[in-house]
Amino acid sequence: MKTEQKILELLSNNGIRKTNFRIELLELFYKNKHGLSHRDIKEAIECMPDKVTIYRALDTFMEKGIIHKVPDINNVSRYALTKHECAETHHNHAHFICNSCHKTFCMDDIQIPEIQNAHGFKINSIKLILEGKCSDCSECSH
Amino acid sequence: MKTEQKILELLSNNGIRKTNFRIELLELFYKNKHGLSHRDIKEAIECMPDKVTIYRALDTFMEKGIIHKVPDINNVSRYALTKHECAETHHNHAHFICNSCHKTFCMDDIQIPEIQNAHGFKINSIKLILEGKCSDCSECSH
DNA sequence: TCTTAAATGCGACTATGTTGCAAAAATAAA
DNA sequence: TTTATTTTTGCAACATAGTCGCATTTAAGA
Ligand SMILES: [Mn+2]
Ligand SMILES: [Mn+2]
Ligand SMILES: [Zn+2]
Ligand SMILES: [Zn+2]
Repeated sequence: MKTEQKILELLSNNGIRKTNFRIELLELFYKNKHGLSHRDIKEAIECMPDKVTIYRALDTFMEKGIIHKVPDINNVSRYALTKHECAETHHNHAHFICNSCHKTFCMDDIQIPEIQNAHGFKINSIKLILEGKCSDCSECSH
Repeated sequence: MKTEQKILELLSNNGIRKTNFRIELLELFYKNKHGLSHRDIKEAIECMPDKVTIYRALDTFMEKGIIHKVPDINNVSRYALTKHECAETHHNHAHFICNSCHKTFCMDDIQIPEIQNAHGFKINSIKLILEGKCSDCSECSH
């Protein structure tokens, strides 16, 4: 299915109105393989929405599970498309942060380890964050 | 050895001057079992330092390895004492975040899993973050 | 076309964090 | 003890991230 079509369905299925901005925002998420910050979005979106509009779209997409938070080095919120189109239960996955370009990637195929309760702490979920160099930054030596 | 004594040695060994504020800040870190944010510190410290003074002390302690960053739910910087007094190499360890009180704890005894390189990503370090309920928050039901 | 609920823009606001510079305090040297 | 050097501190100004209320606009349904 074409991306454009998928985006319109995604908005329909979640009862979100098809405004130019929200369509363009989803296109941006589909185009990028890494997590996007508010600033990334502000700089990339053509129709120049107010910053509040961006924050509110991100909130809405989060609530509907269309996007999810990804970790970031500098304490900034980043988001990426939630890929599990079929899964009802949230598919927990690892994330990779490149120490060179600071991009964050979802690693859907890496196994999250099981940890048993420790010292009175009741563990509900586990986050695994890998750091290193992404493929783009590995190519150039030194 | 008494905490007071340990603090003075810690400052001496790292060439940091023994000001009232920095001593009090280290006392605060010794007293707390969980990570502290700038705001936590501002509210707890008696001698009411300027916010910049706090940020700079944290920077200095970080550089010397006296404290380290711990994760936080709301993208705020949090810090905790680095415990490995003997170890030269940085002892990598897991962290636990309580979803109820939002405190972060260092879990020195939990094994960090080994992950092999995946799809061109070169992995240098691994962070493991556990979420759930801490012992304080588990006690009270519901 | 008309209605209504969602989405947007604007202004004001809070919180976190940084930088430059001058004054104060801690340590080392005399 | 006094002096000199280097840290540490406080202040002001700034930068960026994020939130809230309210009036206006717009998408979608009747
Ligand atoms: Mn992800
Ligand atoms: Mn820790
Ligand atoms: Zn990279
Ligand atoms: Zn708790």
